[in-house]
Formats: sequence, structure tokens, C-alpha cells
Amino acid sequence: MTRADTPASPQGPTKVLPRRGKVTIRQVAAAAGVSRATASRVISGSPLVSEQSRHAVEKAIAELEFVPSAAARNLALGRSSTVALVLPEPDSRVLSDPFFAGTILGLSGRLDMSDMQMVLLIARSGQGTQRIVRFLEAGHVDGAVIASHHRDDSLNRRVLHSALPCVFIGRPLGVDVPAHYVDMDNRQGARQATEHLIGIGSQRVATIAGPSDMSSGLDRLEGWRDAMRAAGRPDDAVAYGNYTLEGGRQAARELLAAHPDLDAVFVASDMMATGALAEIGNQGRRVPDDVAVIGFDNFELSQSTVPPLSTVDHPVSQMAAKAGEMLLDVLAGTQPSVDPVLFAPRLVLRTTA
Amino acid sequence: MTRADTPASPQGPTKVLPRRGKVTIRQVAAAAGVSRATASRVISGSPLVSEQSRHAVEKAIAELEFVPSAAARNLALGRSSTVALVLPEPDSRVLSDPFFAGTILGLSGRLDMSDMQMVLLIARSGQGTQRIVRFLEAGHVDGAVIASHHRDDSLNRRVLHSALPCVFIGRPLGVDVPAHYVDMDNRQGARQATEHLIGIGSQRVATIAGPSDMSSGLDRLEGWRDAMRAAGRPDDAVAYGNYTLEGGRQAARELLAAHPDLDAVFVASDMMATGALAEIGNQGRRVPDDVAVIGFDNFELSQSTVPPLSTVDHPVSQMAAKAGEMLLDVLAGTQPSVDPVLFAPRLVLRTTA
DNA sequence: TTGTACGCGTTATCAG
DNA sequence: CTGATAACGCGTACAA
Repeated sequence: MTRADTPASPQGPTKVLPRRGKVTIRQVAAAAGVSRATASRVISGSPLVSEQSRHAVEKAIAELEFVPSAAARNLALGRSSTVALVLPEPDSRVLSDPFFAGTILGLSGRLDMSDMQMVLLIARSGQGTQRIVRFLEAGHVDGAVIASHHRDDSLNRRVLHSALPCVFIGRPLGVDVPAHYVDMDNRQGARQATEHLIGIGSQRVATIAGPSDMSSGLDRLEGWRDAMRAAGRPDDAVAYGNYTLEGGRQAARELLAAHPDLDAVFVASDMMATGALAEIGNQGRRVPDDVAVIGFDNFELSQSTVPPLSTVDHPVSQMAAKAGEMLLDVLAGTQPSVDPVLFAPRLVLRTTA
Repeated sequence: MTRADTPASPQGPTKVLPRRGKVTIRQVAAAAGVSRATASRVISGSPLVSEQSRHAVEKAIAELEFVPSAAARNLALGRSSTVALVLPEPDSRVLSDPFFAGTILGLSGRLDMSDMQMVLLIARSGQGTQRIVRFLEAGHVDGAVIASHHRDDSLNRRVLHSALPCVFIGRPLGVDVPAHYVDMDNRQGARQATEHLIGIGSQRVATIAGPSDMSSGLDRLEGWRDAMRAAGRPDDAVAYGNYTLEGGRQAARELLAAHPDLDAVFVASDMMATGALAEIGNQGRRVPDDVAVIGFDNFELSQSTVPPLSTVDHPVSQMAAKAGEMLLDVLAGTQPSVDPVLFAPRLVLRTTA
């Protein structure tokens, strides 16, 4: 015998910080009168164990309240049965954004069907990004779903460079190797919205574009350009916003000043569209009679704007669920291609266009 | 002789092939021409190592892109340098609630100052709760901050029983052992708000209370009762809501029907207060002239209601930061007492009272 | 069906 | 300062 199975626990006088009793599989085996191997088999649900032994072990587990050590199991198995949802550089704005609730719920919903546990990682500044990458590379998780947003985010490249299986939500920018990702067809959605604006007779269609360092911002602008060029219209009436309400308001102001003749605007997000709606109203123009507006995202708030906002649906939750499914496939080795999965856009017409 | 340190030894059937991309400390040590122990010392920043060895090891680490295995380190060290923020049973409503953004930002901000990595765990149904508890008990994390909300959440009891170091945000209900927690003085805040309503001459002060299975709902109602009783007023004008806008609207409707003479109402959350504001206006009463209103939380939206809402500040972010600090103290063994930390309420008067 | 004996990758201990 | 070597707790070929 090299070592006592039951170390005497010191009864400290401090009851404030109860020491964490660590009961190991060894004690379970001893209590059940079997070997550690048999106990382990019971735990992992192996059929190669007698009913008698199984019962004894289960009884011991319950009585001792045994919980397998994650560290030891991860080390032995080489995996952690955990995947990360990474949200790079969120500020308070982005955290209260419906986008995140949808992403979280969509992914966790899909993962709940497997034995994978989801953990959420949020990285703040560049400092935090470093830590996230180390955390991921250290093998804490088997894979990651990354809500990719900003081009200058070194996290994308670093994760791809490591061999960690990962799936992006939103086409990642600034990466030079093929990557699994799921996205919606932002370009096509923007094009459809713009074509609708043109179709209802708008003569001068402007756009409020999203940030140039996000693929969604880029793609939606490009879709607007597609429609404008196809219709033989100039594509110069562009203002940029940062996806916030105030940004939308400001961009609308610029647009109305620079192009007083505009009678329609495609806005790259509902949040900005809400701000634009307010500004347009403030300037004494009516929506949709004087200016038609179509937003993007179909967030809940777009139903309660006045008037209710026409928009393009962004199936965030479904996208996250699909990303989770892809990641599970990658981990299972049953994901053949790296072709991105694109969700089709869906125009939701309410009363602003 | 169990096994050579360098896999390059031609002797022995080394069936243990290097797994994909996994470079171990052995290879680092070999490349640097030192032992594993020395390599480990360099990694952990021990001063007991020559400058020469240190340089060689660092060079090897960089060239091989070595990252220590989390599982192995956790096993050897007995800790993971990771803490969890647990959000039990969130639905989409609660996820887009500003409360969570504040909690996440506050905690991660404090943890960034330490070497602890924060992971967010969200549990959906009761099924998910089971998994969360197992995850916590398995030693994946060294401690947890739990945003405690619902009384019937078995998670509270189970985590406390497991002896995992943890700190609650919001007084946990339904637990029978002393627990570390941080909260604001909801009762006192509600009392102050109600006293203010009485002080400005309101004759009939009602309240819209929060859910009875949340400590904040209970405490805020009790604070309202305190003020009413102290003023010799009846405390029967009570309606309940579930902290949502629609719930507030509905509760206001009930209140106005049951107590047509009411001229003031203390609402247990800004979200509900916003709904109440709308309902009160719909019924042709003016705020604050006919009905004075004070909410609770001081969320961003309370500044943009019409008219701007008077409220009680809820320092969510600071509370979360404090909770993180307490947890770090507990983990360091420097947290002497289990006395809760209570933040003082702060009345924010705008124009509804 | 059960037990033995490693191996997982790292840190801690204790001689040199 | 450095290097063997024993833990850390669990899974699992390989025997029995």
C-alpha cells in the first residue's frame, strides 16, 4: 500500500470556509468493494460490468456524493466536452443588443441536445483577447463558435492558426485560410430591400451603411450598390453609422443635408433605422410618404417604432443553432466541406416602405 | 526505468505518437536541452533558474508554439484559475435586460485585474441546471458568482451544499445556510421612494410589486409597506407584475380600476414603470400632476420615457464587481465573514415625482 | 466480468 | 541552480 485511501480530514476551527472534500474514484471503489477500473466502468456506462457491481458502485457514488474530477477526466480523455461561444470586444451597447440574446439562446439550444456544455467567453480590450486565445488553446474547450465582427480582431487569425475546431457566425474578415462559417446573405438582403424601394417608385435612394470593419456592414452596402447600379442609379448617397440609434440619427442628418432630394433610404440596421426615423420626423418629413425607409435585422423594436418599420429579417438564433451543429459535426469528423452556410434573406414589409 | 524523456530514443516501442498539434513540455525541454522541471520553472516564472536556461526554454516555447495543457495543469495544481458567472434560467427577456450587461461587465472588469478567467454559464430549463451544477462540482471552476433570482431554483441549494466557493448577487432565497452575497438595500430604497411620494403630498400611494419568488420583489414590496405603515396609511393597494413592460401596464390597469383614488404609485422596476406610464396616460391621467410615479433600477430607458422617470438607482455593475472581489477574497482565504454587502439606495428624481 | 498497470501533461519535492 | 521522480485522478489496453 502506497497510500491511505481515506486521509484524515483536519477539523479546523473555522467554519467560515469549509474545505472542499475531494472524494475520488478510489474511495468509491473501496466503498463498493471493487477495483477502480470497475468503478470507472460503471461511471462511463460500460456494459462490461455485473449488475451486482454496478449497483454497489452506484450506491457508493450516491452516498459519497462523488463527482468525477474534470481535470483528470479531460487529461485522460483528451477532451473536455465543452465548447466556447466567443464574443470579442463587446461594449455595453453590444451586450444589450438583441443580437446576443439570440445568439446565446440559439447556440445553447442546439448544444443542449448534445452532451456539450457551452461556456461564454467575452473579451474586452486587446489584453482580454490574449487571455481568451490562451484559454482556448490550452484545451479548456474542444471547439469554439466565434461571433466574428471586427476586421482588426487578431483573435480570428490566432484561433484559425491554432488547430482548434471553430465555426464563425458572420463571415470573418482578415483571415487568409478557409474557415467554417455561417452567415446570412447580407448582400442579397440589402439588394432586395433596395430593389423594393426602387420598385415602389422612389427616385433618389440613399443608404445608411454599417461600420466598414464588419462584414455585415460591407456586404449590406454592396447589396445596396448592386441594386442601384442595376437600376442605372448613382450610388453616391451614402452615410455611415456604427449600428447605434444615435449613429443612425446622425447619419440621417448628414444624408438629408447632402441630398435634400432623397425620398428613400435603406438603413443597414434596425437600431440605426429607428434613429433615422426620429431625425427624418424632426426635419418635418413624413414616413413613408416623403421618405420611405427599410431597415435590417427585424429586431423586436422594429415592430414598435412609429410607424412600424419595414425590414429584412436576420435569423440570428437559427444561425447560431446551425453554427453549433456545424461545430458538432466538425468535432465528430463528419463535416466534409468548409463551405459556408448562408441563410436566405426575407423582406418583412410593414408600413415604412 | 519507466520511460525516456526524449521520444527520440531509438529504444522502446513508442506507440505514443504525438497527437495533432499537441506539443508538450517534454518537447520544449528536449529542444532547450534541459529537464522538464526546469522548463516548468521557466513557465511558472520561478527565479530558481539560470538566465541561460531561461532563454533557451523561452526560445523553444516560442518556436514550438507551446501552450501548457489546461487539464494537466489543473490536475497538478488542483485549481483552474477560472470562475463562473452563473445565470440561471434566463429567457430571451432577461438576456436583453440591461441587468445582465451590467453584471457581466462589472464582474469581468474586476476579474481582469486578477489572473482569473471568467466564463459565463447559462442554464435554461431544469435539465440545464443539472448540467451546470455538475460542471461546477467537477472542478471546472474555482468558484462562482451566481445571479440568484428565483426561489425555486434548486441550483442555489445544490451549489451551497457542494461547498464550491461562491458569492450571490442578490440575496438568495430558499437557502438555509449562511451565504456570501452582495445586494442593494432594496427595502430601504423602496421605503425612501415611497416616503418621497408621501412627502410631496400624495394621499393614496399604491405599488406595483415584482414577482414574489424573487428577493428583490419581496424586499421592495416590504419597503413600500414600511413607509406606508410608518405614515399610518393602509397598505392594501398592491398589484403584481413580472418585471416586464406589459406586466407593468397590466398591473397599472388593475390598480386604477381597484383604487380610482390613487394619486401615486411606486413601481418595483423601471421596465414596469414604463408600461404603467403608458397605461396611466391612456386612461387620461397626467403624470405627475394626477399620478406621481417612481420606478426602480435607473436603467438607461428611464431617462427617455415621457416624462423622464424618477427612480431608485440600482448599481448593478458595482455590485457585480464587488461580488467578484468577494469571491477572490474567499478563494484567497482572506474573506473573514459571511456578512452580506449591501449597497445603499440612491433616489434619482426626475420629473414623474 | 474483474483487476493490474500504465499513460495523460504538469507541478512539487527532494536529493545532488 | 538542476534533474529525476512522485503525485494529481481517471480511462483503458491487456491479462486473468
